[in-house]
This record gives sequence, C-alpha cells and structure tokens, in this order.
Amino acid sequence: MYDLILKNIARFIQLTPDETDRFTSIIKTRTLRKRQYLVQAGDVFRYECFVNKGALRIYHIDNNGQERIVNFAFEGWWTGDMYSFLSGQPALYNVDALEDCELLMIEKNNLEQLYIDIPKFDRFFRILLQNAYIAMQRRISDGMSLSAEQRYIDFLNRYPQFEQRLTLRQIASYLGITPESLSRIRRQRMSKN
Amino acid sequence: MYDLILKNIARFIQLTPDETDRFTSIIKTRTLRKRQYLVQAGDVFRYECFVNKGALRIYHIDNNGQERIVNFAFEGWWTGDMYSFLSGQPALYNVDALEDCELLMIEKNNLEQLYIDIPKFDRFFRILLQNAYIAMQRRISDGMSLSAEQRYIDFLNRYPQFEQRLTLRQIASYLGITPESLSRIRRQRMSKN
DNA sequence: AAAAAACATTAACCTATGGTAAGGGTAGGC
DNA sequence: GCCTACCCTTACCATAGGTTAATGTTTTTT
Repeated sequence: MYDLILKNIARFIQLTPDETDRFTSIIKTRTLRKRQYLVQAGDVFRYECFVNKGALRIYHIDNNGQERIVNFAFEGWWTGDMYSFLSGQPALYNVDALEDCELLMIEKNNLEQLYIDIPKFDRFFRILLQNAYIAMQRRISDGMSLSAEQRYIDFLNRYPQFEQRLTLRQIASYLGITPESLSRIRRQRMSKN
Repeated sequence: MYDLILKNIARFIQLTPDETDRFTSIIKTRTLRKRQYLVQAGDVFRYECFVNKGALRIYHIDNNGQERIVNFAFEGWWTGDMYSFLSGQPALYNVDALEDCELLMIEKNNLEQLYIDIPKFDRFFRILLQNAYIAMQRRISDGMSLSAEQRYIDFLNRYPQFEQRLTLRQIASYLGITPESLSRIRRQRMSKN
C-alpha cells in the first residue's frame, strides 16, 4: 500500500523505521471513481495528496466557460490545491479523476505537526517544490516561445507514456489550444510524414 | 545591510541571535551595474541570491533569437537559476541587472550545511517555494486563458509600483507579446478612456 | 557634443489559431 | 440493445497578434 509513496520520499530523505511508522500513521486513503471530484474550486481543501494509482487533472474554468487544464497528476505525483492548503481560503482550481484513482492524503494539521516532529519533511517538500519550480518555469517559457505544434511535440517527447491515457481534448486543454486546433495539427503532421 | 533579508526570513521562521549570526556569516555581497550579467545560460551557477537593492530579469533566448523574460526580481525577491543550483548543470536562463543592484548571495555548499545545522531553513525555503508555486501556477493558467490586453491589465494591477521601472519592451517580453503589440494595446486603451 | 545604438510608435499586411457548424464514431446509462 | 451525450474530424470564416518597415525619440558611447 505504502510502497510507492515511501519510495517517492526515499528519493530525497531517509527515514528510520519509527519515522516511517509515524508518517504512515497520518496517511488517509481515498478512492475516486472516474469523473469524481477531489477538489472543487471554491471549497476549502486541506490535504496534500499523493497519487498511488490512476490519473487526475487540475483545471479551472476561464471567462469563456472553457475548461483549462493546468496540470495532470499520475501515479507517483503529488496534487491538491496549494493555495487553499496554505491559506485556508477557497480553492482556485478543480481537481478530478480521469481514471479510477487511489490516493494517499495528508491533512494539513497532521502535516504541520509532522514538520515540527520530523524536520526532514520540511526538507522533503522543499526539494519536491524546487523540482516543481523548475518544471513550471519551463512551462511558462515554452508557452511564450513555442508554437502550438512545437508544444505538442514537446509534450509527446516528455510524456510518451501518458499520451494514450489522455483524450485529444485533454491534451489540447493542457497545451492551451482548442481540440479543433490539435486535430488540425495532428492531420498536418500525418501528411508531412 | 542585512535588515531586508532578515525581515524577509522572519516572515516564516524565527531565528535566535546565534542562528542569525551563523546565517549572516555565509552571506556574500555583490554589486552589479546595470546590464551586468549575474548568470549566463550555459554557465554553472551555484548561488541563491536575494535582491537587496535594484532589479533584475530572468530570461532566455528563443529559437527566433527573441529575448523572453520569464520573470523579474526586485528588492526583497530571491533569484538565481534553480536548475543549475540544484543539478550542478549549466544554467537554463540568463539573469542580468535592469538597474544597479546589490545582492546577498549564498553559495550552495554553505546553504546545504546550513540546512543540516539549522533545519528551520529547510522550512523557510519550503514556504518560499510554496508561494512561488502558487504564483507560477497562476501565470500558467493566465497565459492560457487571457488575451494579451487582459494579461497587461492584470500586470498593471499586480505590480503598479514596478511599471515605471520597466520599459515597454521588457513588459511586452514578460507578457509574451511583441513590443509592437503592447504599443497597440496601449493606444487602444487610451482611445477607449 | 556628436555619433551610434536602442527604444517607442504607427501602419499595412500576414498567419496561426479561435469560433462555429455539421457529420460520423464511440461509450456509458437505462 | 438502444439512446443520449460526448468525442473527433473537417471546413469555412474571423481575429488577435506577429512581421516588416519607416519615422522620430531617447539613451548610451565615444
């Protein structure tokens, strides 16, 4: 049950058996069925979530009523709504399940006590966030510099294993274009090669 | 000299006098003249930098040779090249001074020893990164959802104090549009109001 | 102070992508 | 097993923003 999350943590910090027990004792598990919400924008959401199985999307609804996927979360990734978690204010984003999911969740108060008792977890999440920072900075500069087609090609190269688990609409939304545009890009690429 | 950085740190953690001394002992100061590089893409850069005075930009050169500003850094902000700092690989971005600057710099080895000696600094940078994460997530979704004009208006609302310190080209580059487009947007806004 | 370089503005034109609509395919609910 | 709803594709037109170029202005260099 906890294999994947413990391996994920062991990438950056080493826990003693006691610390491992302490950590797993605050984990709550939750399953989601496909399409089920984990977070709805506007609700307060006080958990950091580790995806043990399945896939989710983080998205918001823009002024034109379009769903815009800000990110995905697959097995081994962390998700939630950082803003709501940190501030206690209503969540900015929706998070829902693209497939049946199994989540490991840590409640805010429990995590804050964990930070106090085992400061190594401050370190773990610091390193996790540094990596997220690098990835997001690249997404920002790619979004400014690259054409829709180039962003699509980069997406395929970066996440070849996920393409088949996502629909065209989901990929288009993540890339910041319409499904029609992505369909056109695919056709043009077919005829080129 | 250290007032601003100590106040910045005191937002999230409390240091004892000894810890404060320990911290300030590893700070190196550096001044940059306007246009001077702090980091050049391709060089290894092993410092986290706090802007005590002045302003910088983080940018990269895209495939068309255009400078794309990924972010600014004003007094009280942290900057550097997170990728190079973490991995020891060549930096992905250029960072240079938009004004004469005074920087407080922490070398990687010193910071890593500081993390070990005073784990509160793990916590400090964790919280700093969480806030950066929220800001970057918003930039990604704004970049996908909003028109160039809306992004410009949001920029003015969010950073009214910085507009006058930046040129039109710099703001346009940050917004991901050409200077010509921003000039057109400004003119249209003038005639509307 | 002069020369050179970079910046801002405007205009005319171009292109990538969005909007809309329609047809056929596929999957999930009853 | 049918129906409904959603998904993908294609086509045609609309438009925001890019490109190029010309002009005047400001800043930097010498």
